[in-house]
Amino acid sequence: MELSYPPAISIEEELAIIRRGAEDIFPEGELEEKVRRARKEGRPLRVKLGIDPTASELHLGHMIPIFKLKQFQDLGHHVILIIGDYTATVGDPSGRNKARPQLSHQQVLEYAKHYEDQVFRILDRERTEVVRNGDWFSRMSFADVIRLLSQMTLARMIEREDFANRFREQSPIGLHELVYPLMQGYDSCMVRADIELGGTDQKFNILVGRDLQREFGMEPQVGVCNPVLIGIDGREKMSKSLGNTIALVDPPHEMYGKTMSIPDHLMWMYYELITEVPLQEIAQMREGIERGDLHPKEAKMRLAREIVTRFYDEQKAREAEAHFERVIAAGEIPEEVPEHPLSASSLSGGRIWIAKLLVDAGLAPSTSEARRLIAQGGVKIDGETVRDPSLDWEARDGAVVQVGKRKFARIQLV
RNA sequence: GGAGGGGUACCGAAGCGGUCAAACGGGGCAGACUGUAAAUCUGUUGGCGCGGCCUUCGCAGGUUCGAAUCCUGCCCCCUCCA
Repeated sequence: MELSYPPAISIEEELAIIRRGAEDIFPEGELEEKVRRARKEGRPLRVKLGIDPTASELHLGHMIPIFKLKQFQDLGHHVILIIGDYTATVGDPSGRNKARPQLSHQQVLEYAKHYEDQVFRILDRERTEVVRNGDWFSRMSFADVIRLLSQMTLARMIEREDFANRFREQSPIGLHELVYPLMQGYDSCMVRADIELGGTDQKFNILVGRDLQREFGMEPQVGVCNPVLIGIDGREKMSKSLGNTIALVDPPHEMYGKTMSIPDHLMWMYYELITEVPLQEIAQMREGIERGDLHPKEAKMRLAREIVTRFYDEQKAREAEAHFERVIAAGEIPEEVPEHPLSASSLSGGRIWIAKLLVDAGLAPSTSEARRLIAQGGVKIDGETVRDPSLDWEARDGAVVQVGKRKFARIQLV
């Protein structure tokens, strides 16, 4: 369906939605001006988000600007998703402390497919313009590239904090990395963006876009930057390599559980950036906790429900919550436990070495690790703690082996 | 092209002929306490049916009874000069 613009809300309300969770908007004044003009002319803004398909596994952090794009979409603006099939092969140096490995174009296209699948769990596919920047970059001649490069100076480039850091820390900086911001800026020109979204780490690149647009005789875009999402460890930015993510492929109970494990202080960032709970309500919860008449756990449970609902549905969220209360809060065995088939041939005298069993069932990465877990009291069979790392366990059909608080396997004799 | 510094386990960082599977810190994991929060405390953190054995200190050789440590070649990173 086609939404008309402007929406039936005041400009103040519209701006409030745009500003939600935005850490940096630049130049602030131009945003309002653009929105005002758009409303007056009944012409929606062109809002651009470029994504580089460089990750095999997407997580909530990747979705933050997508949520923002969704808000623009719901307001009736024209949203443009640029699949950076070319920029991805270069690698965005923003915020990184080392060079990104370059990907093959083929690899990128595979990731792009996956990316789109995930993104359209949130965005309305019908109303999203999707383009690839290879469409224009693949056609540029070397002379075109030189012309583009001449728009930037080295001094300006190495002012950037991340480059400066890498320079100081004696970490390599590839020349191709210096080209990246220009490519991103060029994208803005090609789609005639009024607004570009991105994390705060994109600020420099977005500003380069403004410069290039001016060169091309266009009105410069406005940058709307969201903060970089902090991972579930509450310390560093969410990233797969740090293992602090909530992945989009995580099943509902996993998403729920991971959300429950975030530090309390992080709740508010998640509420604001990931959910659509009104800011006012969020503030009320916050006050409630400070006054002591709302338990932080309650607020976090709601957050977990909101997040699961956003990626799955309410039903799945309720199930995840039930699972959580049963397994984690009450310490019981979950309803559904992955089965681990145990064939007679892997037994001797009806027994199997416990460490071997843990490895086979995927509960421990090695027998050495399994021994450690046992020695430290982290392994249970049917609720009984196993103490002896060299135990030859007498296999029982239906027995539940547990490692730590949340890893289970049900033995199935076959 | 010249001079110099450097590559150690998940990360940072000691070690510079045996006592080194490698100090220390961070992170991770497990346990206690809890609300799968924070803070704190304890243990652990290459593999192997494990009081022992095997493979690790950029890569490949060599010296030695013995090498992360010494020598040679190679690869990679950084700084300064050009």
